[in-house]
Amino acid sequence: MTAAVRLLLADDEHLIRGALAALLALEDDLVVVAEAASGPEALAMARAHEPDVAVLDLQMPGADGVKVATSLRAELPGCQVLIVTSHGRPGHLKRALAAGVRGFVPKTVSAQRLAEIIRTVHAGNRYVDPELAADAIASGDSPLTVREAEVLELAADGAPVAEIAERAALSQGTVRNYLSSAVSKLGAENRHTAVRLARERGWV
Amino acid sequence: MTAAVRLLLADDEHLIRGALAALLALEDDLVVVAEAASGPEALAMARAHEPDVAVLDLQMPGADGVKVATSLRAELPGCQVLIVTSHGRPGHLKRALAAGVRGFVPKTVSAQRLAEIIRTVHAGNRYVDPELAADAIASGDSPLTVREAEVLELAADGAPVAEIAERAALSQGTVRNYLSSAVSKLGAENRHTAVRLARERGWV
DNA sequence: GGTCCCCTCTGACATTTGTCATGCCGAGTG
DNA sequence: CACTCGGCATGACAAATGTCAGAGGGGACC
Repeated sequence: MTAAVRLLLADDEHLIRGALAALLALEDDLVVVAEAASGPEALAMARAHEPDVAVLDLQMPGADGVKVATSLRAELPGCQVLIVTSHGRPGHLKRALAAGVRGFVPKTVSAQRLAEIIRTVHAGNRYVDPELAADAIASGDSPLTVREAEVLELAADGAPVAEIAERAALSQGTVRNYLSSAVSKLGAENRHTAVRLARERGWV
Repeated sequence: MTAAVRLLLADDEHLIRGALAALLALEDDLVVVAEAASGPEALAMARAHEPDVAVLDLQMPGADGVKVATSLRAELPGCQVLIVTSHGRPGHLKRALAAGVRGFVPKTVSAQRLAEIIRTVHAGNRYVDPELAADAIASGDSPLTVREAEVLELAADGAPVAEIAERAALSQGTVRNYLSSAVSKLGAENRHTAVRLARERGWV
């Protein structure tokens, strides 16, 4: 038999991380060599321990799973990345795949399944949860231009047009035009529902 | 030695729930007698198995932890409720305590600590995470009147005043007045940041 | 080179919000 | 009983936002 698969586990919830580590340790071909509670910590741990597979939570303090995955692919090409998440938005999946992530699963899977998927990913194959994949295909690509998305993001926390314009170094009129076109493209009634829709689809 | 503490575990994430069950099972004075993935299911399971302690996730499909706790206190007074959550907002803690919940902890605690806390709660004592408690005290009580909070909630998804007015059976002017006073009470710049602030503090 | 599409801007207009003053009613409190 | 406070409303005004037409510049693609 070959050597056990060396794992890095990153999740900011200690309870989850610990429990997961315990469960995966039951599989005798898997061994957890490092744990992390934040994005930067995950990177540091990966550099130090060079795991075969990194199991990353999508939402973590510091840097999210996708950002960590991007850095990881550059620094440790031999390390495959598997992302685990509670809220699987279509856009996240796309960004993750674009970043070279090999697996993407929701936290609703069982530990058994997760172990299998870790093996799949380690073998060099890819695995994406079928339901999330279906959502991603159904929701399609973002119809927003780069600037529209940018402005929409700045509008996300309820900032007035004047502030958005300043932060984006655009004129107020331009900002309103972008917002207007984004709103109509998304079929929303106003900028705020537009923000919500774009969020749900993972386009911002 | 007394009989083991019988537990109900409710969390919509299978991965977490399973892992948690496995870890708690390692403690020989704790036994998981039932698991649930949603609010209603948790209630049904509790009726069927009459656990000593119910460990509930705060955010679950169907009915959240606090709602389940309320029903549980009415139907099974002997069952103590412990709430576990990823996002500990001050208002949630208050509502939980008002609903008769005996324990409230973030998911950042270790399984060891959780086991201890389960014993504490089972013994009839209360336990609230110190940091969450501090937040709750610091953020104080909601300054909003019932109607202000109601209207603010209806405004939460970006609906225009006309729609809020219709749904609340109020005149548009009244809605705007409520929103205006809520915004000024919260020190926000507009209704949308007000919604965000109220959300963060758990007041909606 | 012509034709799109995106980026950027301006100006004007209608609509929606935010704010304020003011009034009436009912419940609770001194 | 008078007073206060919350709920509800109206009307009016100022400010922010949404919508539209138009216009110049720069890439990309055929």
